[in-house]
Amino acid sequence: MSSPSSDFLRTLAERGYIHQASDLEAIDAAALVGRLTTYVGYDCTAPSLHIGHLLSIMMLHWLQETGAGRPIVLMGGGTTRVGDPSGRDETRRILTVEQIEDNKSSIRQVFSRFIRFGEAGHDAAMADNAEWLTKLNYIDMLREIGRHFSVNRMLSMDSVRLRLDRDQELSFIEFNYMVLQAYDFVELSRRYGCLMQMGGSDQWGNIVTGIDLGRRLGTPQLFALTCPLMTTASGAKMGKSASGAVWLNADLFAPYDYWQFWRNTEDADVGRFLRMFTTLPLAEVSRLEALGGAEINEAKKVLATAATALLHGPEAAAGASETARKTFEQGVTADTLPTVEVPWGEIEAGLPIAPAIVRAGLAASNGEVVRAIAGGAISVNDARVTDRSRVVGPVDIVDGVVKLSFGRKKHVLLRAV
RNA sequence: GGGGGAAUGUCCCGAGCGGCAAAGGGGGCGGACUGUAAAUCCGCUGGCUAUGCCUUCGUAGGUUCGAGUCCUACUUCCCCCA
Repeated sequence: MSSPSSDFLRTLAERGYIHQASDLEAIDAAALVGRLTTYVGYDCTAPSLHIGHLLSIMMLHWLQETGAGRPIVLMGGGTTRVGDPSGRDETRRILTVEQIEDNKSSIRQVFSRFIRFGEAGHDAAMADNAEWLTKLNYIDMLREIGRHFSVNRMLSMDSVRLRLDRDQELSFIEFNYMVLQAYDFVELSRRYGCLMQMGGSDQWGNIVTGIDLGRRLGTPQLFALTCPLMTTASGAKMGKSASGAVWLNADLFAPYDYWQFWRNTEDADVGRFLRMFTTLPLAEVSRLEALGGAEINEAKKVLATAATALLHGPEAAAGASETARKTFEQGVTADTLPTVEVPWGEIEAGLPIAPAIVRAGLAASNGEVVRAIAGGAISVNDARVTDRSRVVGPVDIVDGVVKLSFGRKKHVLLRAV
């Protein structure tokens, strides 16, 4: 299509969120009149979402921000009990209902950072498909929904074919996932007048199946919009860091670490990430992106602070930024670094370096510390440790704390109490 | 139902004549170089109360001074025939 006339689609296009869409012109028209109620579903497989989910959350943010329609966050309390085979080449482990409920309540929190919930106008709504899926009766469901599904068609879906082609197990329960997700779309259309479903590119098949089911069950025409799968410029999947996934919940991944994650973006990704993961004006993004050589570091700091502010709030972002400035640019010990408390008695008696590092959460075992020392990775108060029998004692305490470092980027303060 | 093959370091892939804490990749981490980047080079990538001890090769037994390796049963997966 020619350039979109709605703010929503134009913003999404300019910022690089659009991978595939079912009918851009119709979507554009609905957005223009503010009727584009849209949902994104999130499964409750972990206690927190991670940055892989951020793109779709940002799309909901822009949907609301541009007045295109009402965002609906759908918690997969029901579908998680089944397990989505998309993008998986192994059967998902089946979670207990309790785990799912715990995860659900833990995941919910982050959304209010990005979208405004409430009852008015374009205020967002949160739904949970457990509400209707758990009430389905098998026979009724087969008669009313199942008859609209062609197994021939289902077998041709990417998520299924991948497993079949590789002769990998696909259990019947997983095979049903797309049916449930399709039904969700219809249900949300009926309950909220939802017109569109967004998600990652791997969701395309499931979304389109929902559109199809809607047509057969007489909903208004439904639409699909997907965002690209996030990778770094060097081709690696995004979302992994030193300590595993980059979680959105602060208790699993500290704001400081989150800031650092963005700060360490590859040069080639800076512009793209600024567009997708911050709300900075595009003119500003272009300017930052044009910075060359070492200057691009300024752009990375802006990216880190803006992205962190979106998720954890401006204060946490400023704090992380300041801690980083002190730690890296001044080499000063910032008291806002992650801190672990240790009884004074242990320090007084002398705490061997290996257990101290483990206690600080910087390594998983004494053996790892011993190897790290051999590799020159461990420092106490910025002085490299070369002797594995080094002991952290009272002489190391400066202003009540000892600064322990694993590599140049991971620092923890041990505070004597 | 019959026949054949496979399961290896809990991140993944993968080699492994009866002496194995187990080759080689990838990934990850660390060091050097830089700009807290990329690329490149180097090191590390079971645990411990550590010149030794313990736990690891699908599960359970067995043979052996000694088993990832041989035998038996079981589990799961793949292929061929019906």
